[in-house]
Amino acid sequence: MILPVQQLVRSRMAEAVSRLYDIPADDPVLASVAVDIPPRRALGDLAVPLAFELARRLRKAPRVIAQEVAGALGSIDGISRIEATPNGYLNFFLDRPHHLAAWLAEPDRVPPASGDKAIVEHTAINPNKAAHIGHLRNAALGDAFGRLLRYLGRDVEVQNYIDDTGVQVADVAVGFREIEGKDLSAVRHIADTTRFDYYCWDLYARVTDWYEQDKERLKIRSAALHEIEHGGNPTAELAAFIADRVVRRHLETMARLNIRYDLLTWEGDILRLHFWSHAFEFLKSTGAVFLQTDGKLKGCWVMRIEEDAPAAKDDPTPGEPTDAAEEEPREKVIVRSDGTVTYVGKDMAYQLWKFGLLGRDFNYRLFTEEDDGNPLWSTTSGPGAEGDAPAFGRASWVCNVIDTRQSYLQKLVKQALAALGYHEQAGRSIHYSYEMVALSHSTARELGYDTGGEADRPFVEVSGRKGLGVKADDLIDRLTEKAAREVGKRNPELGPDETRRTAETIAIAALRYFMVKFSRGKVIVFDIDEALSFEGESGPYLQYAVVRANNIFNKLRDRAGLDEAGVVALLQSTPSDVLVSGNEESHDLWGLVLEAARLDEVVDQAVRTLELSVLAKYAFGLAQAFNGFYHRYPILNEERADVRVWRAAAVAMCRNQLTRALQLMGCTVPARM
RNA sequence: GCGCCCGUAGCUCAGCAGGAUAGAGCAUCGGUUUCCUAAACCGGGGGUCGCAGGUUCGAGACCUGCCGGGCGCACCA
Repeated sequence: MILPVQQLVRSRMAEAVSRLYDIPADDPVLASVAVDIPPRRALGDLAVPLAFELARRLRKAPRVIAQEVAGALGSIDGISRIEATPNGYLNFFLDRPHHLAAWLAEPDRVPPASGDKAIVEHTAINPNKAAHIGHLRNAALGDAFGRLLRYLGRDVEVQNYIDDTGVQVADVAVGFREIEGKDLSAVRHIADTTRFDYYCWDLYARVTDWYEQDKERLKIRSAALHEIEHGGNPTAELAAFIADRVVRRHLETMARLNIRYDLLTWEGDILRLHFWSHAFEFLKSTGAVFLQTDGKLKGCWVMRIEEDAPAAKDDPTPGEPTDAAEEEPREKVIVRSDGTVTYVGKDMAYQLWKFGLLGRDFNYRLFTEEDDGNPLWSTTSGPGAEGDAPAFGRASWVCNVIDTRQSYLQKLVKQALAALGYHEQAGRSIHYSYEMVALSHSTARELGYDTGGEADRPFVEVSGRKGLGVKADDLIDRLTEKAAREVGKRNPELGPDETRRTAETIAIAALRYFMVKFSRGKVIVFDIDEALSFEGESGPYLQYAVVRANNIFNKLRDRAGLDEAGVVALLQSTPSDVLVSGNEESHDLWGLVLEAARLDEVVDQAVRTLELSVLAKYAFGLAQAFNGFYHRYPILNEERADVRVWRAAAVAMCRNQLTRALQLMGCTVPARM
């Protein structure tokens, strides 16, 4: 939509300025020409403040430069007028009827480009307990990010990493075995007859407590971890069972939120297929990882942590020893003294595989056939489905959605790539980091947690280990119940199934919008009442705007036999005075269309900055603009036929773009609400 | 101690790659339904953009320092 227009203006500006003032085209000032949007439509549709930047260099007033450039630009396709403002902006006015018609005719999506694949890894919940709101933020961001990349025409592979051989799964296995005295068949019975992830949630908290009571018991954990890593024993089988069943529950939870994956990557397969030992050899041979023979890490294979070069290095104070020289170099354990591998080690091997640098591949099996008909594949170390599986891995760009508390580990993974000489891939390893979700005191109390001990803290941190948190399914259930009550109130004629389906759609939008509307660097202090709100800046607000817009078209079809294509066909022959006259009404109408056209620009920005909240805010602003328009300008009841057609076209723009924006956030629009 | 993040209205947050008059939601006060769904709309009140310097034609945004808060610096992930 608007992006190509901006790019055209950008390049024509650069060209004109280059010619006019003899500035080379690759000069920084021309390489990235800023294109803004003027505050009011009467001022124009695109604004370029380039004259300000050139003023000093050319020793000319911005106003003069703007005028000269305007004269040199000539005519530009789709631009009806170019105006230099008295203060020095260069404002561009778009050909309104032309663009509105063209945008409505544009296909839904950019055709998928061939070539470079991006891998997005997200969710990655330890498969030993139910998913909670913290995981929801990860999955909501990761899933939406993948959708945005696809919208921009990128080839995307979404992976969910399953840490089935880590401490957390081991803990629950120990809990079943030691605290509950249960073997695999007994646990299987529990899994078949309970909400298993909830059961494990409680058990995990009990195990944590059980370790606290007697630290000696940590030796049991260590032994279990060993058994799991080696395999072929009852504890490993139990752990594998727990992980498999809990993962299936996570997938169900995520499916409720329209979140799906292409591939599940199991950490156990990384071990069994010797990915780790392979990567380990690489890392040892370069010296990046070495055996520590001294100090408290004696017997561990460690990696030295590169500190960021201190800025003061250029200007060392003479005669004073730097602190760095006195400090012990920091080291991170990759292989523990008991011989087991830490998570980072396995993640390094995984990262190498993602880029196709490991020289080995997984086997693949079909994990489930999902509701939408798309297969979900899984890695396996057993026999794979030869030839049937798509080509996984070998990406040119890797994005790991992991919360900011793991920045340090992600840095190490990147550092490992660089240490092996893969600097380019290290540069294309993106850590999509975001802040944690915590609980407000009132919500924590409502859940029955005593927060007295941390009354002075601004929030209560979620802890799976302590069983402290809001479970994802509980939250979705509550949202759905509330939405169902509201739907029932407003649409009593709807049957129970339809009411339920509508309520679920609304609940999902409420939740997913809530998870992306905050910028990623901000801690979300989760408050249940705030999350349950369907008014104001919320997902349902967006849906409601689209429902209204769709309704206009439903009625237009019923009353006048006119659908969107019919409206578009009429545009050519309809006088466009209402759109171009320059009065307030024309600016309101066009302003709405122009705002709706900005989706691609916003998506581009969101991807560039890894900041999805800009999409959420944009969609909300567009819905607000639509609602304002809706109240002010009637469509169905408008008597002037030409005005009715152009207004309907604007409504079509809005609902199409808002529907797409919601889709990008994983939300759909109900028929009514 | 070191590193990263945050500080804008009573509360929760936007403010894009410096640009035109600092915005939104909630809360609060007042108004709008014989009219396309009031989950909506319109209006009022509410701001030393943490503090101090600096860069710039122009700073909420960039730089430096300070203050306040959070997170990380595990043989957990």
